[in-house]
Amino acid sequence: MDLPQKRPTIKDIARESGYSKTAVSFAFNEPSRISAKARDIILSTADRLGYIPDPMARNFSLRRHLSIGFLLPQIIHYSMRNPYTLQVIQGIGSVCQKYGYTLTLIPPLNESITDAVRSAAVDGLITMGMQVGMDIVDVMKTRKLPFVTIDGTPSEDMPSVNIADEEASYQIMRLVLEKGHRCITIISLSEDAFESDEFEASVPKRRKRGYERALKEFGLSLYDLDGSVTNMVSECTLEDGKHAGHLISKLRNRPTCVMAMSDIVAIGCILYFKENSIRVPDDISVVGFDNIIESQLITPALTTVDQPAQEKGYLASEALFRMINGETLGSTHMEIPFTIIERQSLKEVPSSDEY
Amino acid sequence: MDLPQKRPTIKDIARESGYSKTAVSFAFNEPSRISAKARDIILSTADRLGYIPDPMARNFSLRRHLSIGFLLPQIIHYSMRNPYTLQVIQGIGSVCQKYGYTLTLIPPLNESITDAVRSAAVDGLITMGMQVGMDIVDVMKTRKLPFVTIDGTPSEDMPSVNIADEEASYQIMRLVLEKGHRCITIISLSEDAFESDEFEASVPKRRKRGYERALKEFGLSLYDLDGSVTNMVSECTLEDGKHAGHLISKLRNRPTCVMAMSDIVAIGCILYFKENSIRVPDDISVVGFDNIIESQLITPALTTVDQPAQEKGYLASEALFRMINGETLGSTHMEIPFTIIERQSLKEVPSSDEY
DNA sequence: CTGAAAGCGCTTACAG
DNA sequence: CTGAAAGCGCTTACAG
Repeated sequence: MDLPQKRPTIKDIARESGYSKTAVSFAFNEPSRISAKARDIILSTADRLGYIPDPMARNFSLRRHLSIGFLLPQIIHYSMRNPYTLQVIQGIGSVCQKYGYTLTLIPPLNESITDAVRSAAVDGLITMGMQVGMDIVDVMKTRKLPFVTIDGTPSEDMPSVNIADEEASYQIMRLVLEKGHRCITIISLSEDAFESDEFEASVPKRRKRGYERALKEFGLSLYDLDGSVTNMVSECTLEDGKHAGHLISKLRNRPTCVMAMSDIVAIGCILYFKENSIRVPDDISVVGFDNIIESQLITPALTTVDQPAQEKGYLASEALFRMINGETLGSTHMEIPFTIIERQSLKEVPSSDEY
Repeated sequence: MDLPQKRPTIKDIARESGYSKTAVSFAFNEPSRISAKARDIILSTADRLGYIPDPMARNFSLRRHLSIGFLLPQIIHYSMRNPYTLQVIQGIGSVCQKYGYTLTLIPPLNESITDAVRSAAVDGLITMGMQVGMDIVDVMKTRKLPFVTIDGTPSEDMPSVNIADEEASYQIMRLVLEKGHRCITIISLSEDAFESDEFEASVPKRRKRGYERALKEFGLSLYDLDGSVTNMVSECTLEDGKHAGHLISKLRNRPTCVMAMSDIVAIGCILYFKENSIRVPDDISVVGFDNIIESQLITPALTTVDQPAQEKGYLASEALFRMINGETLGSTHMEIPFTIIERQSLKEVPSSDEY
């Protein structure tokens, strides 16, 4: 009956049904434009031959992809283990579903993010940590591909979604200092694939400014040489958090508080400390950033900054869809509120001021 | 200089550079086939006009998408909150990255999974919980779209990746019974979008058979009327787990052990119990299934079945890529080992046999 | 090394 | 209501 060859095309259905390609196309997309009889014959012919219109050809003809892309900030393996990123994706995904779009996760292509963007088959992109002046920005502009960046540099020609990172960091650092801590280790986010030293407004840098401001009010500095404030960097994974915990436990001048820029890292630290009989918060306090769900699961529950990751994804993709539909954005820079969440992992200590 | 109109096409570069479209195409894809001079002129013209070859047109011409799809088993919002699913996606994603493919997350299209599959712009699909005889299977076959299913029905013409669900369930249930528990509440997975009563080999059903076998050995049954074994169903979310915990706490004949088919649900229960001063495992034991990372974070740590979710995604997508490349699969049905993980959430109780 | 032309499988303005 | 034909932007077998 039907040869197991290749998929039938619109041409086959036209020939077999006795109608034109135009009619076949209408039967599937605008049935009202042809007679009921034509529709029936065409549809049953299609059914008989196993014809399903080729989505690629259709999209190509219609000049659209019906998909938006999410540029993974790290290799896919890391990105998918980062609950914060996952929450962002969740927000984006909900919006995609609402508009009948798919969500394409785009990993760097043979190490190259730029190449990945050049060949991304999507109608728009959500990126994380995008800075003005990066190569990818040029590629997106050249391709006239609409995009929105989350946790990137607010800039006129680059729609972005952020919290007030500097202020949030200032507040959490103040909280720690008010609890009496004077010996603190900061675990910074590694500047990810998108970032480099030349960009002044990256999230880690903005946060450091917030820390610095709070520290200064207490007569301390990020760059103290007496070792009361130490700096570390870590990947955004549980494993790296544990590793950081290990390094901290070996510090000659062990801090009374660890301040991580990411909850998952903070949790890794707590896990390491617990496994090595360092009591949290009695021996050492730990605070995080993000307020991922796991922050409530861990004992002691984590003191952290709540930033609505899902909401970020939500806002960013709603804005992106507006751009895709040719609408103009009300405000190109969207800022979402954050909240300081006090739980049990941060403890008051006798301030060294009191000695 | 360059009008802010629309994107230049290969035709524009050909005209502007004085070469043919063929030459332009070669300049980008097979530079060795044209002279160095031609290449330079063409590439610099492209650069000047801001030309980046249209990925859609290229893919269309090459009859490929360079993307594989993951059919979300639940609405995107739920799927992305299910750590087990996320681990599967992670495994798939790593393989995609390795082959230079993107990963398209496909939510049901206006409620219809079938429509979503009809129009999915991908070279192959990974599905979860696919059963023989489902509509989607027909669509995929009609489209001649290669696919692999995870946690579906092992079947000749449907490559699948599974653990031995029945045996795993048998073992974990036996463990619970050996610890003396005789009053047990089972929280089953809801049969998701893909499944329905007509399919006998779904994962929840296979697991129930395992439970039943173990129970029978202890003179009990899934369908006991004396209420010693009760059944519940829940969505695979933390919230639903909490809700289940609530319902269980209200049971007139409160069980000594809760057996959830998913860790996230088990953790939800534990959270609810803790919040309501029901001690785990002293007042009630809880066991899960999956061994997600969170199972180690929660206190008490969860006794559960370890199934390598990432490995499932990994195997499934490696098989899919083989199919996409026209290779034949060694074995169409892949089974991965599981492990019973004993932690603190399951406690020994005096068996009612001893009364 | 180079280019004219056919082809990928649809959509749709246009004419009948 | 119906269909011939142009067009979407590439690739590539073929001839020169």
